[in-house]
Amino acid sequence: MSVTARESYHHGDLKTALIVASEAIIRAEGVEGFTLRKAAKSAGVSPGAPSHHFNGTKGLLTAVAIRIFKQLGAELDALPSSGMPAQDLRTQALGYVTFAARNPGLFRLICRVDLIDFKDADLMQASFEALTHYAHAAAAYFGHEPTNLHHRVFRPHMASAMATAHGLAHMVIEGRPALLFDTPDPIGTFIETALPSILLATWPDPTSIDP
Amino acid sequence: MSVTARESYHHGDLKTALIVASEAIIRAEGVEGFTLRKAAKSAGVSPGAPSHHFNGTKGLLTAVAIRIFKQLGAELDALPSSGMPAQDLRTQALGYVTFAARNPGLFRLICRVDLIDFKDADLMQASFEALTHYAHAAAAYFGHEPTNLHHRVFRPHMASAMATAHGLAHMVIEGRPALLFDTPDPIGTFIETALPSILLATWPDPTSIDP
DNA sequence: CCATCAATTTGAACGATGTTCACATTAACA
DNA sequence: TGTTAATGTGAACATCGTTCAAATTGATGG
Repeated sequence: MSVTARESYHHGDLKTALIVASEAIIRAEGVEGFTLRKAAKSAGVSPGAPSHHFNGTKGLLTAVAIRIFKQLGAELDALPSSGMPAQDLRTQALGYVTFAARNPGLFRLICRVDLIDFKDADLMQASFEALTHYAHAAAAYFGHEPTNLHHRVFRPHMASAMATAHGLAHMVIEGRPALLFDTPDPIGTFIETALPSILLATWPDPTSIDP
Repeated sequence: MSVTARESYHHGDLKTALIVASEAIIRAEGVEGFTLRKAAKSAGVSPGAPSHHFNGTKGLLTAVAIRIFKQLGAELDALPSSGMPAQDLRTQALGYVTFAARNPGLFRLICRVDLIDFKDADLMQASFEALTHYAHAAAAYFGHEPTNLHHRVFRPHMASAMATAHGLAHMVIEGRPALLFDTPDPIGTFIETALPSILLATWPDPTSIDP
């Protein structure tokens, strides 16, 4: 059950052990099932130990969130590029929503402003970098230069593009598909059948021009 | 401080008093600042009293959520209709996001599936009815018949339209505008200047047809 | 008018949580 | 090898949601 067994008094690398244990707990039981004491016990350590490595529960969860943003960014980066802007943007959005659907607890964590410290510099950078690929795909679709996407005026089309994926992701983890569909397997069929058609309706392929 | 003073042993209408007190607490301190004991104290009652009227904290918060959905629905219903589908849809979306921006705690509540009972029949109906006007506006924009919007296949365009507003609302209460803009008053300027242009870019007016 | 019953409310429990702190242990280093 | 700073312990503490026997009162029927 515990992440790391221990024979000596000191742990060795309790900091990362706590982060790993916390991610596992949130994966299994959701953010609402996470407690600092569970994480400590899972790392084989007393309840007071984490205080020496993190600034309270918020500090630990912030470190976990950084880890999750990097995972999300890696998944989006790994998605194939077809060279066709519309399809690439749809692929990015599909990846974003799929990540949320497959990791609802972790996605909820990175949206819980009350649980993590969004003023943390590392977290801000990780959250920006996670969306770099998505933002570039959106910029390509709308014919914008992809430079200076962050800390600048948020272009209307790109804000709209970000909102679509973010909104769909929240709708999925809030169970809205189950309310709007009559399927026995709401999330699965939503991701595989409904979502692609939604994305196609949102960002259709450019119509060919007759000569 | 307490919502209702009391001279007799029994309260009279503790059930609604608890709902009103809870809404006030969430307005002032957010969902994360809400505790059942605070609500009981605000209603001038002992910590164990709410159990006789609600099925635990989740039951009380579900009742509050129903109240909030009705407020949201009333605000969307009160928005003017211009007869121009594009503008009406933008107006509805602006109203939706504005409600979230002005009532972040309450909007967070109605999205917290872990805190409220989304299988509750009254809550489901309230959540549906709150979005009726928005759904009709989206249906008009996309040329759909507005019948049977609920419990049926969610049309791709309408799902997209719902996702945009929902995603923008979440982005606002998650503080994303503050990360993406350099304004001292992130939410205010976002709602008043950036958001309209985002919505216009999402659902532009139909282009006039030359004769 | 009164007695009985059911509905409410109390207040003290209980277990669990995050955090703190004096103390124990040990790794790192002079 | 001895000293120091880092790391972990375990017992506190306040607060939380929940439960339950006892207390109080409104309502009902004689």
